[in-house]
Amino acid sequence: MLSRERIIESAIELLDAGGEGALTVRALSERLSTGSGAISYHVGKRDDLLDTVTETVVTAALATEPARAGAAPADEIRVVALALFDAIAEHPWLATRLTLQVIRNPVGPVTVGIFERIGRQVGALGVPQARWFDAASTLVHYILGAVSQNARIEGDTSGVDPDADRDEFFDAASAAWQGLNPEDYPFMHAIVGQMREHDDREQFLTGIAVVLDGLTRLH
Amino acid sequence: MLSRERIIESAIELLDAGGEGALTVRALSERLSTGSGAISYHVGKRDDLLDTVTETVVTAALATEPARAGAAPADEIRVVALALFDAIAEHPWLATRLTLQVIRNPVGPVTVGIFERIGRQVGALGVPQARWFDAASTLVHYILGAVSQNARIEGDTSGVDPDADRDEFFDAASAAWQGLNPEDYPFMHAIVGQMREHDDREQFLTGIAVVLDGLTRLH
DNA sequence: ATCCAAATTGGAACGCCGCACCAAATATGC
DNA sequence: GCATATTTGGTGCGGCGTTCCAATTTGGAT
Repeated sequence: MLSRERIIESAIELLDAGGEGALTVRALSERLSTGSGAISYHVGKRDDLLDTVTETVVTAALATEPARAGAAPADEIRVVALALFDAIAEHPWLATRLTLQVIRNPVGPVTVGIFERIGRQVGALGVPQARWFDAASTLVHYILGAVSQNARIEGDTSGVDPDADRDEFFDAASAAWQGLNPEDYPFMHAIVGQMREHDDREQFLTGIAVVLDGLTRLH
Repeated sequence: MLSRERIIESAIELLDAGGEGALTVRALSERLSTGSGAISYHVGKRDDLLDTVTETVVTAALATEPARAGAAPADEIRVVALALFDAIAEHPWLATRLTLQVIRNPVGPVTVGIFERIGRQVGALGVPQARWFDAASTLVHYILGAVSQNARIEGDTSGVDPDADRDEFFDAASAAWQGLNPEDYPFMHAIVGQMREHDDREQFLTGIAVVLDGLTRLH
């Protein structure tokens, strides 16, 4: 029996395995041993399916339990932010799709869900009500920007240690930075060491702390 | 005479007119009255062309004169940020392509150019050197996140006032927010008024001020 | 149990697309 | 003026998303 849920599930598997290009109607048809007509009957066009799938993954990520009651608002914001960070680490194709969703559909559950969940905290953060929209926007802009830009693109990861992949990636990048002309790129040379040693997740948390710190001073 | 520059120029026109989907090898061929072979000879595959075009636009945006010598580092950062903001306003297809470029090619002129230009200022901002990479990353994450999420997607804008489009867009969005269940979405209801009155560009500058403020306190 | 309308299925056909390939045309160095 | 390299325009192939449709299955009313 075919169902919307089974199609979405398979679509996510295809996307995780091979990126956005790997999600084709034909690949889906074969995997579910059915025809293209049946698929479009349940989930509409390919682009609709991508939106649906994005919504499913983001909603699941946001469904993680909130920080314990009575926690600082900053903690709850960190919980949401890290949930999105991890979701994108697991599903790199979200990087572009999430931005697209926010741009095209500010009314959809994805945009609204993230905004509501984060926005609720800004009052407790000490931001005056007249600035709530600015504050929430700044947080969402930073969080989505950071998680998207931290996504790592898929190589052929069959049987390869993903950590080795990551190290190799950063080594290559820092080597290239090292090779830049120091006169034209003094800053890149100054930080190439930090680049090799840094931890994405930790840096992400630092960034959130910076934004939160700035927000408490918003008047 | 065909040339790399002419192809890039036409590609940008097609992208601006119809979004990423409108850039096809066939459309380019017809517009330049040539064949697909000649095009791929000069600019490689379609994906390469998109990267090249992104690089061209971003480089041009970054080539804007820096803030006057002796200006505060915050001013120079604002100049760069607004240049990117305007570039994306003029070329909405950059929203996803820019993220892609940063993810896939941390070594390319786009990523490095933005990073270097912004990074140089963080020292003068009072950030200790050990934190330069964190500080620059936070700024870049916020700036690219904000400009991407502020991009407006193309409708059929032939002969339509873009400002009317924008108002219509925000009216529709705020109307939809208004329609949400107030018990489930108290925050969205609280800010729907601010949403209607806000100015993207001003809000963007507020966000930058917030981040800069937080950065000066990084120790 | 029977029947019928609605829901669901699988696949064929169509018009796109990017790209590899190539023979002709043109430019370039000698 | 010739030989070589560059540049051009076009064709053909495989793959894609979508639409359409005939066949099948389902579910409720009788």
